[in-house]
Parts: sequence; structure tokens; C-alpha cells
Amino acid sequence: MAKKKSQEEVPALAEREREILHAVVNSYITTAEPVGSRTVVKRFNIDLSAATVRNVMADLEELGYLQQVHTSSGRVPTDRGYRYYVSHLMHVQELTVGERRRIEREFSRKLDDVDGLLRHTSHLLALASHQAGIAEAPDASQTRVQRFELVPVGENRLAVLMVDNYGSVRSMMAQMSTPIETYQVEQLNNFLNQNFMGLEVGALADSVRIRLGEVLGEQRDLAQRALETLDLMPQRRENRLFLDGAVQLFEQPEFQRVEQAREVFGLLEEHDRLITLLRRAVVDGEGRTVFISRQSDNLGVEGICVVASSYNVDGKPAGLIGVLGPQRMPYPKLTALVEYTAGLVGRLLTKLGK
Amino acid sequence: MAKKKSQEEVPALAEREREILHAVVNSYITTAEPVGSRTVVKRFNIDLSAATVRNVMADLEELGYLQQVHTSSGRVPTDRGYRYYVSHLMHVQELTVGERRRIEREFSRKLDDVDGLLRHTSHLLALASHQAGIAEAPDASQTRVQRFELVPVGENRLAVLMVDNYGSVRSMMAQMSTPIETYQVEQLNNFLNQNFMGLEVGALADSVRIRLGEVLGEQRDLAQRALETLDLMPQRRENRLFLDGAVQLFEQPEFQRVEQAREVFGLLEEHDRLITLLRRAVVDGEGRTVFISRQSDNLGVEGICVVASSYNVDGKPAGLIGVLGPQRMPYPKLTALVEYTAGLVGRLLTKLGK
DNA sequence: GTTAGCACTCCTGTATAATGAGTGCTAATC
DNA sequence: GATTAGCACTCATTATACAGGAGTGCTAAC
Repeated sequence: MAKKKSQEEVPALAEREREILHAVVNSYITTAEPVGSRTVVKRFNIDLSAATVRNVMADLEELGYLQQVHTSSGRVPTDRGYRYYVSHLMHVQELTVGERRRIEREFSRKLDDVDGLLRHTSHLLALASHQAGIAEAPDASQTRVQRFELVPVGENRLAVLMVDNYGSVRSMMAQMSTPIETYQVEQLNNFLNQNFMGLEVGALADSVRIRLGEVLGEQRDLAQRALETLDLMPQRRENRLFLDGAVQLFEQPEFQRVEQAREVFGLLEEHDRLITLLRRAVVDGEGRTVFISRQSDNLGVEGICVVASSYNVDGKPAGLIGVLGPQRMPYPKLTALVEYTAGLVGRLLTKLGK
Repeated sequence: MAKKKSQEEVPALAEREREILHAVVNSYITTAEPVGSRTVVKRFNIDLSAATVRNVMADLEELGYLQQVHTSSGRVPTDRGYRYYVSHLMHVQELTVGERRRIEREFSRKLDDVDGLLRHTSHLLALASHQAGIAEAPDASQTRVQRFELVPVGENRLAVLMVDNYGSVRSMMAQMSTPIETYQVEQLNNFLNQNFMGLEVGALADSVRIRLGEVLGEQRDLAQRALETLDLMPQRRENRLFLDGAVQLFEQPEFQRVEQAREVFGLLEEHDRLITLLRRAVVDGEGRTVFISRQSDNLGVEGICVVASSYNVDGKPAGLIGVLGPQRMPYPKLTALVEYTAGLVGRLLTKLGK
């Protein structure tokens, strides 16, 4: 509600306009029905006549905040209307003590491994929001190498395992052109652990390239393979993204049209695109909880929106969690939910990462 | 077409009835429209009048193979009709040489790791069938322990890694009540590898229980944890099921109803139920490619069907692959596709598993 | 500047009729 | 006796018309 200067070049809205825009968005968010002037005065006991409200709404339409689905229907927020609402009008609705307690309790038994924690996070977000819940694994730049293990498998294949500081495992197979001697494997294994333990996973590829000269002499083949392998290692996390509760989206009226549902599920299947979307959402804002709905940003899928927040590990942003649903979402509640959960996840992960 | 005795107590159908049932199912499978008598004589140039066909169709309805969606509509196969079609009428439509080549080529570069192979399998099945593609990881009974690695993480947590004979990794965290000494870890690690290498993963839990007495003396806590951990290990495979192409189901007319789509996607989200379904499908049949559509077997989701086949590793059935879609599927083609792919996957996995 | 009033728009729902695909039945035909 | 042509009938689908209602824009009065 504070009258802060907006960062976009937005024509300043009069208090009454703001109030009515607020009412329209609120109403639409709960009912999913176009809202008319009468509804506004009744449901939000505004001390004006319907006719006046009509005039204001006509102004808001001209300014691009509202939109009529057809002449003589009620109005619906536009993209821009939503953005204004989220950044200038809505009050984040703090979670109640009970809700916080419940969330914390839900997390209390999930302290073991990162994947479980994140899987659980997405599940919880989905459950609490009735939207699709998303949780991303900590970024490679916030993850360190704990240990390498090389395990020969079969004739001439080598399983390369890497445990990170959270205890998560990345693994991949390296196909060798010739069988490998045990002593060679041990030597390389030691080399890797001595040189790269504690190193940021994201920086691994470059570091390997630099230090590899040291073993290149005798064991050209092995070293070469190792290089190729470790280059790819950072992306070899089994599950980079955890997703839950997508089915719930079918309940939302905006996804009753099969076409729309199809697009959304198509997006949810492609984790790479989904990550891009999340990232874009957070880059957009000040780093904390943000949301996205600019048409151009939706990667081709219209009518969806993401409420996301980055969680911090050791004080630095390490990954994203959030929910995805229709543009018409209960932002005040969801924002609080996502932020609070992000805080919690951050603390837990910080603890897990030593 | 062979007149083999059916295993169910099916009233024997006369040749003409069989022919017409065949035509009806075929037509319905391609058009998704109820098929009338005229359509049958026209599209399948049967040398009978529409009226005669009508009579036969009425008989087939009475016998429970066909069904009218309403009086005076065309007929649609029933559950039973589909089953009869699949087991007695359809001719498996062999893949063309070109199709086989393409599939083999698709697999030629994916020889490294099991997960990649299976992921690719589900992708390929989805692509070729226009349905959802499914691939299950090799069963624990067909998988052997290759190596254990224990990696301390943080203060008092222990990452337990297990590489199997395919090079796949299972991992989990064990939370210790007190910090662990390095020598203890090494000792346990050696113990595990010396005793359990080569053991069937499925039999791990029992074996561990028996031999654990040997180290129980000094290191009660560690041993106890190990037991609990290894008990769970077989199920700790990151991805037990690979799924792809579910979005394509939206194209099928039977999933235009959001209710139906919702149910299917609900099922696809729950991998456990999905595995049950696949298993049931294969238990139903003679072990090779089978399909399922008995209403009672669908786990509550009506109108879906699975074409699945188990792949063999070292001659023994090790896992399932298949496609899931509406009952109205091009079985002759899909059966061939799934069987051929299963054969291929089996050979590749046999090679991978040493 | 605000509001009451009114004509107008357009979605929604219901009723009615026309269309057409497909059936079941009967009588004629092979 | 099996097959078929013919015909009346059923029922989903589509089009059309019409009434009702929510909501608007505009104007004139407050």
C-alpha cells in the first residue's frame, strides 16, 4: 500500500482507481468470473454508486489494466493489471502460526538427503497451493565436490561417481577403448580426490582442464576420458527439478480447455524450459519472491504464472522453488507460502551442506 | 486367424461374426466413431447387405462384444470385444525393415548407462506410438551388487553408494548418532564389498541380516545403521520408471473430456500404481506382449489400455516396457513395436550387465 | 463531480424444429 | 431357410428463435 515509485513507466493511478482495480482483481481471483460494477460495490462495500465505478473501470480499461471479454460483459484483469496488482496493491498475507507450524512439522522428518527434501518440498507446495509445486536442486556454483569414486564395471567401462557436500550423487559411465588396470583406476581416483575435493562443482570442468596436464603423461587415454567425463559431470545430477501435483491444475477452470491443458503439461514435461521460466521469473524481480506473467515471457504458454523464490544456502541464492498455475492465483497467500518455505528449505540445506 | 481354442469360456463365434467383429473394431480403432452397418459393408467390402450385417451386429451385441452408445447409434466394441479382437482376430503387423532399421539406429548411440537407455526407450516408444511410452528398470532380482562405497558427509552422516552390475547407482544417506571414525568406515566398506559383491540386489536385505553378526561386536551403532540402510537399498533406485510423451494423449479424442484426462494423468503421476498396472498386464498373458483392458484391472481409470512386453536379460524376464493409451489403439502395430523394442532392449541390457 | 435512469449489447438457457445416421422389424426374394 | 429391400422409428446433433439477465455507455439531473 506504500506509495512507492514504480520502476516501470506507469501512469500514476488515483487512489480510487487503485482501490477499484484492487477489488476487481481480488474478485476475479476468487471467482474466475468477469466482474461488473455492481459486484464491486456490493462485495467490497465501496461507498460509490455502480455508475461511478463503471466510469472508473472504463478509465482503467483505457489505461490497459482491465479488459472486457466482450462488450457488455464484466471486466477481467489484463497482464498489466496483474502486474500492477502484485507489485503495488496486494498485501502479502502472512501465514498464520498454525500454518507455519504445520509446514515446519512436515519438514521435521525429512532431514536426510537433499533429493528427498526437495521432492518433499515440491509435494508440500503443491498440496498447500493447489497448484503444481516445483523445487530446483542447488546450483552447481553452490555445491562442492566431496569425493570421487571410480568403479570399474564390466570389461572396459568405468562408473564415475561424485558425491557432493550435500551427499547427493552424480554418476556417469565412461566407455574406455581398452580395459583399465586396477592401479590406474586407483591412481586417477586419488588424483581426482586430492586435487578437486572441496571444489565448486560448477568450476570443475575448467579446473580439470588446467590440472590434467599432471597425469597426461603416462595415461593419455584414461586422462582424456576423465576430462570428457568430468566436463559433463555438473549436469549429471539425476533430478535437477522436482515437480508435484500437476494434476491439480485440471481443477482450475482456465485449464478446462484441452488445448490449454495440453500446452501446460507440455511445458511441465520439459524441465529445461521450466527452469528457464523459473529463472526468468526471479531475474525479473529483486531476487526475492517474484512472479511472472508478461506474455512474452511465458515461453509460448499463455495464461500461466509462476510464483517463485530463491532459497539461500550460506547466505547466497542457490536454487529456486515455487508454484505454477493460472494467472488467476491467490498471490497474497502463495507469495507468503513460497517465501516462507524458501526460507525453511534454505536453512535446512545450509545445515545439510555442512 | 488360426482357429485355436481360447482359454476363456467364450461362445464360439461363427466365421461371419468374427469377420464383422473384426471389421467393427478395425473401423472404430481408426476413426473413433461408432460404426454402423453400412460403414462395415462399404469400408470392408463385405459381400452382404447392410441389413444382414445389422442382424449379425445385433447378435454380437447380445453376446457382449459390441455395444450401442444409444439406441440407433452405430456400435462400439466393449471391453470383451477388444479382448476377443486382440487374442483371436488381429494379425500382428510386422515392422517393416525400414522401421526396424530406424529403431536400431536410434539405439546405436545409447550404449552407455542403463538409465539413459531406458529413458531413451520410453522416448522412442512414445514417439513411434503416439501414446505414452513407459520403461521400467531391471528388477532387483536380475541385478547384482558390483561395489559399495561409503562416503562420510558432514559431521555424522554417511552416504552409502551401491553400484550394480549395470553401472547404475543407488544411494542413500545414513544419519549416525555419533561421528564416525575413518577406520570404521573403511572396515565396514571392506566388509560390505567382500561379502556382498556379486550378490543379487533383491536378496541383499536377507543376506545382510544373516552375516551382520560378524561385525556386530565392536561397532554396534554402525552395524545397526548399515542394516537399516541396506534394507532399504533395493528400492533406492533413483528412477524406477521412465515415462515420456504423455502430452500426446491429449490428441486422442477419448481424452478430450477433462475428467478423463485428469484421471489418466493422475495415474501417470503415481509410478507405483503404474508399475502395478504394467505387471498385471503381463501376468495376465503368457509373459510376452500382452495388453489389459478388463475394467476391474484398470485401477479405477476407465478407457485406458497398456501394451507391454517384458524384456529378458540373460534369458530371464527382467523388466517391462510398453505404451499406455486409450483402449482404442492400433494394436497390430503397437504389439509389434513393443515386442521388437523389448527384444532389442533386452539384448542391450544383457550386454551392459556384463 | 456524482448518480439515477434508460436504452442497448451480448451471453446464456430453453424450446422447437429440421436433419441425418442408424436401427429393428416385416415382408418379399433367392 | 437365409438374405435383403423397404420403411417406420429413435435419438443425437444442429440451427433458429426467443426470453432473461448481467452489464455497459451515455445523458440528464442532482
